[in-house]
Amino acid sequence: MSVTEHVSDFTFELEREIGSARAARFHTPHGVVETPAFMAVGTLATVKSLDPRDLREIGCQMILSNAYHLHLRPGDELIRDFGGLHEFMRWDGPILTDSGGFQVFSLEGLRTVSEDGVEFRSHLDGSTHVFTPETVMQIERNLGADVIMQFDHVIPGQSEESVARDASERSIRWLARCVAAIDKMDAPATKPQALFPIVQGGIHASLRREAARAIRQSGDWRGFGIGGLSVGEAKPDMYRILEVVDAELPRDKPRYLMGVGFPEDLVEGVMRGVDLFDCVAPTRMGRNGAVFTNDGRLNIKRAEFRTDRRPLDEECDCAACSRFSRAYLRHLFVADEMLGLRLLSLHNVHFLVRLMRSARSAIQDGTIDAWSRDWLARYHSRKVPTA
RNA sequence: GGUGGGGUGGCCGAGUGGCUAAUGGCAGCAGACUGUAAAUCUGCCGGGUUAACGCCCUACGAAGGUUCGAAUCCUUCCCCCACCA
Repeated sequence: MSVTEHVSDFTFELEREIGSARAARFHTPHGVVETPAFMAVGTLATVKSLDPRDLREIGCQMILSNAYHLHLRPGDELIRDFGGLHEFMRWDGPILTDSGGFQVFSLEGLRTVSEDGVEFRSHLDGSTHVFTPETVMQIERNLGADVIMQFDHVIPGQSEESVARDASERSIRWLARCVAAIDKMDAPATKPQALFPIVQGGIHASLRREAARAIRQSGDWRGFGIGGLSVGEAKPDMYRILEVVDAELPRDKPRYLMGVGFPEDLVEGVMRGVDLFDCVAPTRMGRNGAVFTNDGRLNIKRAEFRTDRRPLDEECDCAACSRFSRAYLRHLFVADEMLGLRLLSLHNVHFLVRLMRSARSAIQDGTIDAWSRDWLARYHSRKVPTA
């Protein structure tokens, strides 16, 4: 099959645009995603500590998983034999799989990049695994996600232009190989999959422009990834690059800002034309005791919460906030009880999902400019409610 | 009563003449985390003063002694543990 064959399965139905911000409905074989939206990250076919039922209840519409990690364990062929990722992990909503491109960055000490692909030394047992655009497409086919990301070359955010150009141009060459690999497959996917290209180019506007244009002209894409951000560069650089990319990508397709992010980055991203986000922050930070609130972040382990009877966030109706006090949640963390990790993860994911739902409403109402300004002002004022 | 072992900073526990305000670990107090090698990592952690460097004080059961110098050596005492009687 080719990436252009199942257009109707991945239509992006724009509802309203206010400046760069948009509200839309993204159709996938496993349901519709109302955007802007935050996707929870389930690298190992699990959003750490959360049951798919929790995600449903929270209102999470789409989740992520990862080709590199699932290939190593338990193996993408095993997952294929179980009917694919949706069936294996019992999540029947839309799934997006990342290609392993991020691991080129995060596992820098364990891999070697060449034009052909990337040789990883497994972080689990040291064994060697070669990932190429071709093998990655096969892995992502086996996993069976709705949206599959191209294999790309991610570099640190502060990388100089020559390094960024090299990685960006390589990613574009790899994109063509991803398409060719899919076209060569014997049988069509059980359910259609949309391959998203990824715009790279570091913090260099000209590179980003070139990459976006080259990608845009190279196919009829169902959506676009914006990668290589929130990897060490300064926030103003990230926002600036988003504006550059926003101007270059077609407005009638979804844009997915990969790996972002923190609450303020989601709002800033929405204002710059981003539709989809994902980030490990809500779950990882939740496991480490950090809590998102509308008044900034707080750390539940702090001594000041020892006797605090209030919920994490007075305005939140998640399963943690509607039942438990800060004092109790702090106790769970201090006592190293696993329920604490789970409840904070639940709250943080809920917070981001709800934040995007609010942004979406504000776009539909036409009040997004004021909403975002007010929300950011309050969040940055960091008057975190304390005891 | 005898013999042996031991008493170190909130706790556990190294150290056996100067590099020791004293290794580690825990507890405590803060901070970080952005397509997850993460329920992880980092910093502080006797008191006073200082922006900091530093300076001063107190401290290795107690008291005394040896020494230029002691948590470390000697003497006496107190307490704990084991075994013997």
